[in-house]
Amino acid sequence: MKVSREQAAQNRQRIVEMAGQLFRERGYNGIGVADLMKSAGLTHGGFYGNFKSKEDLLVEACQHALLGSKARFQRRIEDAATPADALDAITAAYLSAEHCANPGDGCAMAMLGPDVARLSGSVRHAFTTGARDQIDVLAGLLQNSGQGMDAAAGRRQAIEHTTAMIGAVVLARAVDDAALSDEILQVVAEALKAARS
Amino acid sequence: MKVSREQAAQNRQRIVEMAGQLFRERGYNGIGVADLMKSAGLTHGGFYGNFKSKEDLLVEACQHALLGSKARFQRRIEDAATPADALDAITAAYLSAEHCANPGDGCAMAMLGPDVARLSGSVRHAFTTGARDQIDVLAGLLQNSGQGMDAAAGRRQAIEHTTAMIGAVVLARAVDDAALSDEILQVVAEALKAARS
DNA sequence: ATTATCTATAGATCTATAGATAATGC
DNA sequence: ATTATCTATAGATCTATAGATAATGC
Repeated sequence: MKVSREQAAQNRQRIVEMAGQLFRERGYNGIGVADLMKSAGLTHGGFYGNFKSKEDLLVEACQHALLGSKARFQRRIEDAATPADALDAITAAYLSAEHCANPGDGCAMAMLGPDVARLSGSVRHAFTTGARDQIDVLAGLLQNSGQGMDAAAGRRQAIEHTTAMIGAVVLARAVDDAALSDEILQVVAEALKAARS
Repeated sequence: MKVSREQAAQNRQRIVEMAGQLFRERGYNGIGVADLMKSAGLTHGGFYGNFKSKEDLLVEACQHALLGSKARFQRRIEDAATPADALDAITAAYLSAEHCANPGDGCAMAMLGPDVARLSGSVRHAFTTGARDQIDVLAGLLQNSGQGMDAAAGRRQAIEHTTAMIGAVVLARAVDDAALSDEILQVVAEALKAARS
């Protein structure tokens, strides 16, 4: 039952994408290798020809998920008329009920942060690179959207912006009251808008 | 090998406390019932006389951990000369490297938020009560520390404050670069101080 | 011949339960 | 007699590996 080189590469990629989704949805310890492979349409045993270990897959899944988030940020930047509009669009999407309801396709930092914090160097390194990238993207936007903001201030605001969004989504998702969730998302969205005017 | 009623109650309490620590350190799926009971100095089988299920224990562990955080907040309020001083003390402690390094004794929202978001109603309900409590405490402090802030503004700032702190600690813990972690904690601490002056 | 995937399994761990044991509390 | 805890185990699931299989790519 062998497949072509190209098909095999596609299978590997599908494993990484499925892992990115399932790890975010169920947590690193919430989904096993066998179920993961089944979700990708493959059998359990095939996994170890592609990855050294489950943790190795998490490294690639984090990279892929965080690159996906970055790409989405950049798409919104291209679609916006001004840096300020891009910031609004990015913030609104992040702090939306839709984002909260779809963790498998959402920000890996908000869903896997605590899992990653417990794991080894390589996972945390991939995660750190992704976090740095997103902070840099936001810093550039903030610097070009504010009135005469220097690079250091842009970076500071980017860190504030990133952490506020992560904290808001973490809390809004954990809470069992939709009104409180909405309030959290809305309050933080308005605070971030006010912070740069 | 039976023990007294009092000893049994103490044993139960020790299970809850140990669970609060170990769930925060390793995640809900990162520690099993057998290991947990062993850490409490008891055997595996004894667990189900005390709790209906592992998830039921998480409910109590969350309640206990969040009440502990609230109590620590209130101790700092009593120790401070002014509400503004209390806020500074609470924020500095939350956004400290020491808090990041000791998740087992730290904020349950920052460590268990994503785990709780995936779980059932009763866990999320306990978590929500704890979150609401902490927001209320901070709202009271903010209202009494600012210049003529009304209740609604105090609540808004309390939500901003809470989410910023959670996001900062989640990100600072996940990142593998100590300099970046420190920068995140410091930037958010300064932003929160600036926000109310 | 190489190799991507398969089946099958080892060995560890998971939650939960059943039934035995022995000290407390009536 | 009650009950807190114990030992032992069921049955499911976990990560990882070994060896077979069959289609690709030389």
